Amino acid sequence: MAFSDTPHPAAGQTTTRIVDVLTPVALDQAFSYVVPSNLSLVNGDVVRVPFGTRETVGVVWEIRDGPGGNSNLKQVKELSAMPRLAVPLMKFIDWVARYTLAPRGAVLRMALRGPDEEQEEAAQIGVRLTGALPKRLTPARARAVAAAEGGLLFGKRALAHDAGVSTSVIDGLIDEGTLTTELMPIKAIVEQPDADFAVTTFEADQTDASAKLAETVTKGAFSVTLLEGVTGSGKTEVYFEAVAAALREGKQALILVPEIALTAQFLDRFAARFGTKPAEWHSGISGRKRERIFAAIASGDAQVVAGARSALFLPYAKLGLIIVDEEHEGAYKQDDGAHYHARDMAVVRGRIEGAPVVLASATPSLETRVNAERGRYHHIKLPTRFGGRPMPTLEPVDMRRAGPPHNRWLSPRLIEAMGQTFERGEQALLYLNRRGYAPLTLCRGCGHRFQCPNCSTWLVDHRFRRALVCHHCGHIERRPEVCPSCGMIESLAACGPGVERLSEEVAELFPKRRVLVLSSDMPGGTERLRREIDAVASGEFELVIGTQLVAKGHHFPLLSLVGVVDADLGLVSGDPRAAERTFQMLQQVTGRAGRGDAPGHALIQTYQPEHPVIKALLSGDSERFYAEETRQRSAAGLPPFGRLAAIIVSATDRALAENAARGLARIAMPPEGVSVLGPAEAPIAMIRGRHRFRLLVKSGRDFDLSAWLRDWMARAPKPTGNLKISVDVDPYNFA
DNA sequence: AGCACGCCGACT
DNA sequence: GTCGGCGTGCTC
Repeated sequence: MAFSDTPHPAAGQTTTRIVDVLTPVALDQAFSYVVPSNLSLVNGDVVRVPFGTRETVGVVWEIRDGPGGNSNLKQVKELSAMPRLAVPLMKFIDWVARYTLAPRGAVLRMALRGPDEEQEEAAQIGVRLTGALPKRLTPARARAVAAAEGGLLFGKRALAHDAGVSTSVIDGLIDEGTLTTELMPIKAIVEQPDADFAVTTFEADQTDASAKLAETVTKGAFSVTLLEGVTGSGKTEVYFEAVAAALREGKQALILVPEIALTAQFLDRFAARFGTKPAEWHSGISGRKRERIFAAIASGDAQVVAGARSALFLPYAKLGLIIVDEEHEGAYKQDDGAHYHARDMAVVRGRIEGAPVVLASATPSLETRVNAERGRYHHIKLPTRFGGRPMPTLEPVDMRRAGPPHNRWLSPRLIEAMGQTFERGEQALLYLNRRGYAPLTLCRGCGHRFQCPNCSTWLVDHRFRRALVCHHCGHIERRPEVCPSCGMIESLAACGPGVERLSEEVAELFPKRRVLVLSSDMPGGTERLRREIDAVASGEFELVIGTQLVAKGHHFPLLSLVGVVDADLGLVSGDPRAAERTFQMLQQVTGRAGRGDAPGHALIQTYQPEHPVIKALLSGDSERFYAEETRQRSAAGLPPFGRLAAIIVSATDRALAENAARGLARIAMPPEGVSVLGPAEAPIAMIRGRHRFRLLVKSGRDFDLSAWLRDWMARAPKPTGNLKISVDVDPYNFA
């Protein structure tokens, strides 16, 4: 009996195959099922299994032998039509789940969420003439027969439409034997990009860089390369050469972009190089299209995928390259539900798949820079603009001395420059990272300030919507006539500018000019936004007033002047990345100017021209800025010189969440070198009806924070009621 | 994450 | 008297 500690069935006794199946639900646990004798399964197979009262898909995570005979396990129902998950993808799912402390099922869900539901392939039926004529040839039938001439296969609906008859006429002809039915061949959802379609002519820098990138792809091993290229340096075209190399190797390439950057412009640039657009993947792709692209990615037919962060979890058949465009973008951080940073997970997937990763940016994040300096990443620089175009000239406007009059926001110097730009027939851009009309409303009588009842923020005046809005939780209320605190009439004053208020000022100054306000809260959603961005590029507007989103990789060839309305905005906040972000944002937005034929100019309105961020921007010395920022982060033990995590405590009841957060902070008992900061340190917010408080956890760089948190979460008291506790490893957004 | 069970409020 | 709100607990 003591010979073996593994249960081994006695001779003659039957054994059964048992599989551990991971289901795409928010559970970490896999469930065991008996495999029916007519099924032969391997790891990664997608199966249908009974699950509670319902049935669900799941993935075979492990196979083992179990004792035969009756067991209390349920049986696998059948093999699903979905493609099998490759081992590297399964490893990736396990890794991400472990690192982010998400249940494995929740991560699996992201990898299976291609098909909306596992609906049967709704095969399209085609019809073809048999030669036999119907007994009664009515006029409608005659038209249909004429339209079907040529012996080709026609879609039922298409034929009915061509002949000007209804589909019932076609059905009648099928019954008569005049038409036979066949399955329509499924039209390809993606076309094959051609690596040699239109080879770009490069200058020396670009040629070297693209050759180096292509080489990493040809080697076919994991590596990470930071591709740093100033705006207009041809960065995109350079990494396209890595994509071309992947195509030549017969491998797939994934280009991750921040969602908003997936514009017609980007796709057109790709098509100009490769002859066709890449497969597109983001939340807006739905239904049957989503399903088919998913299948094409799994089969390898889709050779290049351009997608938002969710594209990272797709089942690529032969992934040979991952590009993360605009790698510094905060939008790569997913915050709802699963908490992960797509850039970092891209590096992990590359490592597991044995594929090279390219991180591209004009303003790389400090994390990535440090990795490059430490030699963990290769570093390729494109220091000059393509075609010898000069960088825009930067000019500060000291608002203390040369600012506008009270309740005006544009300095005389900026107004003058705008006028000159319009005279020359060029475009100007005003950048102000503030949605709405005014960020704060107060009572001149008693000083009352309108604050969100749920969050630690002021309510923003939105004149277009005639309301006061919380930008955090969406709380909205009417702007009252009288002060709710002291009852004074007409005493409420809007403080500070938002893009709406700027457009009012501009309308007075330049009543004839065509102005577009671009902000993420404008009605019409992403689709309209993309159209408007394309309209700007084609010159339909003379002035664009915009928030952050105008700073992101769009190419506006007629834009020659950028006015930064308030460069100091964003320098004060509790965000440890505030300085870095402001610097990057200002570099990106001023870099928009002068990428066409006109030379670019940027005016920087600031009240603190001596601030290190502003000085570094004006001098163009980003190396010095980053060196100083790196030193400060290092001294403070902040990422990447230390690790951060957030424990998020949420409940629909505010007091419940707050008390729980305090309680957890008290019992935290962190080991040496780890500190837990209480809920008072972080701003509170309400998200989707739940009040959330955060505990910040700090540790040294080499500490396994995920492991400690897992252990800690396991020991922490189980949340009761509607209280929820989740963890955000490597939090990014501190607003 | 679903889905059922279960225990309290306002309607045909 | 039922319909239905969402709290709680379970899924091999």
